[in-house]
Amino acid sequence: MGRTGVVTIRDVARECGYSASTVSIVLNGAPLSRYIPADTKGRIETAAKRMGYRPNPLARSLRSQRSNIVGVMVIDITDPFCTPILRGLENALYQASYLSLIADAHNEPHRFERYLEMLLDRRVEGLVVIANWLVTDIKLLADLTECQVPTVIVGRSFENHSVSTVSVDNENGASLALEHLYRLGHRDIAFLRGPKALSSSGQRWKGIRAFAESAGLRLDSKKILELPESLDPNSSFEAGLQLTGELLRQAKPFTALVAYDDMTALGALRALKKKGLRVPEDCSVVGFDDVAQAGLSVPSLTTVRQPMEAMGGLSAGIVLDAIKAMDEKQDAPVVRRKIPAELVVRESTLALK
Amino acid sequence: MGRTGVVTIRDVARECGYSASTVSIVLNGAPLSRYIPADTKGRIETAAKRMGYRPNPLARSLRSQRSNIVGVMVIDITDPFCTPILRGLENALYQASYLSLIADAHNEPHRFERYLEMLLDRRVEGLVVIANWLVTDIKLLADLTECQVPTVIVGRSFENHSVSTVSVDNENGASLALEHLYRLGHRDIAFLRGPKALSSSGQRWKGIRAFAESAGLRLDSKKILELPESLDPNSSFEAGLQLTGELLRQAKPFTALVAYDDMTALGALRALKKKGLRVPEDCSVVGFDDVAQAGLSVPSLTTVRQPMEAMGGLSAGIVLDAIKAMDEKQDAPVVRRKIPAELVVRESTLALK
DNA sequence: AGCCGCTATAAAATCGGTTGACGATAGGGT
DNA sequence: ACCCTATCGTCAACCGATTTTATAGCGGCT
Repeated sequence: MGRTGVVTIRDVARECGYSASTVSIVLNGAPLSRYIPADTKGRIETAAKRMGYRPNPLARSLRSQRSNIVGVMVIDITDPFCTPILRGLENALYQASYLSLIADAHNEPHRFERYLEMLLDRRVEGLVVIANWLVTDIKLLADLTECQVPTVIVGRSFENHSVSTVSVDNENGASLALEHLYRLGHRDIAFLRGPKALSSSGQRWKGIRAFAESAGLRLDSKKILELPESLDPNSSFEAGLQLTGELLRQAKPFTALVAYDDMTALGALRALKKKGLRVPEDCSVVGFDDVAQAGLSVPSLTTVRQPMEAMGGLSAGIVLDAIKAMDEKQDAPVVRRKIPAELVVRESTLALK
Repeated sequence: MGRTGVVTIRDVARECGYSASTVSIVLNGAPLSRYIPADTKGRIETAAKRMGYRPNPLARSLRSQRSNIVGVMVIDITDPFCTPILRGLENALYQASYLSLIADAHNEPHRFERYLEMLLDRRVEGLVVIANWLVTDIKLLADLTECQVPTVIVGRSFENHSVSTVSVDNENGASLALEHLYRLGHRDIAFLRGPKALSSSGQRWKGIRAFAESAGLRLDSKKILELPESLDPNSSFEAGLQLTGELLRQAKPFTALVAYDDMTALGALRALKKKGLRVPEDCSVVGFDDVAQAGLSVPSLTTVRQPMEAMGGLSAGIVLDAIKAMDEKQDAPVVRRKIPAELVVRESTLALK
């Protein structure tokens, strides 16, 4: 398997006494191989195998204008929300024998742009953007639609753009969270909303209001705080910690808290503990996302699960379909998949006594 | 920036009335460009810029036999230990304008091998393996040394192989953990050792014994349990949970617990809580690694920090050096860097009353 | 005999860029 | 007048494949 004396198609050709063209035609099962007799094929194939011939993907791509690569732009790979998506995505692409070229934008628009260029330079056949966060989106997306590469954005929905998206049903998910608490008997509920700039914040809040209305639950605006905008996904832990502290100082009592996401909820857990309150006995907490941490905390977090790995797989399917469509000259439709969220009940919520 | 009518070097040449060779020579500042007058250079450069010319990396790589890519094999990207390393690595490579081609082996040797092939096919100039876990290493490594690509393994040290490695000083780190507890007055200390198959387990244990001996601390073998072997990095949470439960049932009292890693420690935290024990008041806990979770748990975890991002950066430096060395025909030395670990004191440890 | 079609294979063009060898011109030294 | 060198560029080969077109032998048909 050594890469020392790399064997080319010409080496194989010389070895078995045919021309490079014939070897190529045979090994690829090209249309012309119809006319090549079986024993010739056999000779070529065994020679290729014996010599350990592996076609050079660079040369192949150059000629055929097909890289067999899908670009994956991860907005921030240290975000625990991203890795499971990446896993599902990469797995599906691997099955389809596509290589994924992963670029990590570090939450920086400039890096996003430079990596985007690099990916396009490398002639990726498709592009998946794992967008957790990143407020400054619109300008970047313009670039995306302009280039002729099939694109899917996963993890976030965009209303106004003609890009395929895969995202969770935030509205329904948030409803589920609130419904869960309501059924447990909670009526005094505090909320930590997401930052306004994120579209998911609005969607989740809509779900909250929808359920509250349908159940006749009054939302007390004094118990609703909003996370500050920030680029750092890990900042929401800090924010959850701070804002929960603030809620507690206000001395407006509440028996349950709905956090924007799991990180916020984990911050809340710490703030409650610091005040000497027990979770779930004194206060129930629910998060959103079901990142890996959620199951490991003490108490483990009741949360609304985004099926991240599945979402990654779905995105892969959509790009691959789009690539196939482009191959056949027809243009791929814009797909917008909204995945149902699922309530995961763990230890952090309890029925009100 | 559309990829529609991609402009080639010949387009640029035609546009400004020179040959493709000249354009190439000028744009790359090749040795021959010495003789090209400034105004010619100017014309060519402005034409290239105006037309938005971007050289095709595939063609360039094919000709120059240099891909400007470093392969990064991640044993398991969902392991929280891996992502910060990846971050540091990718960042350093990016600065050196190398693209990192990330492959996720999913902890499966077969996948490791297939991806390795793919990376080598793509003519990566160097290879970094982020090895957290993966017991079945030796066979795979054989492949690595055989191919002529400069390789670094980060996250784990190998005694017997001639590959460059970057790893933390496990022995000293574990000593630090035990010393910390000792100074806090703890004498009855339980241990959850790592699985034997991992070399880091042995190293950490050696550090434990070394400190115990130097301090005259007796280790009670009844309070020492060992994690089962497993491929899944997240399994150590479960194991920590189970084994701590076992320790508690034995009713051999202990006031502190040293866990193999943070995940194990988090499992221990849960088990202790379930038994109604408070951390750190009733029992101190220290972990190892300082993964992102460690700071977010309640109580936050005192742990021994591996400077993962820095380790990633270091690995990048080593491969890049090796690549440069190969360029200049001299062969790169094998580097074995052992990075000092650092104790991070948080909430989970407390002085014995 | 001449032509067609089928089989089996090779030659040549192409993808887009890099690079060593060479051509042409002009100026300087002897 | 002759050679040498410094400038300024171009030509053509090459990287390693794929693909279109060409070539040649042969059997059958008219």
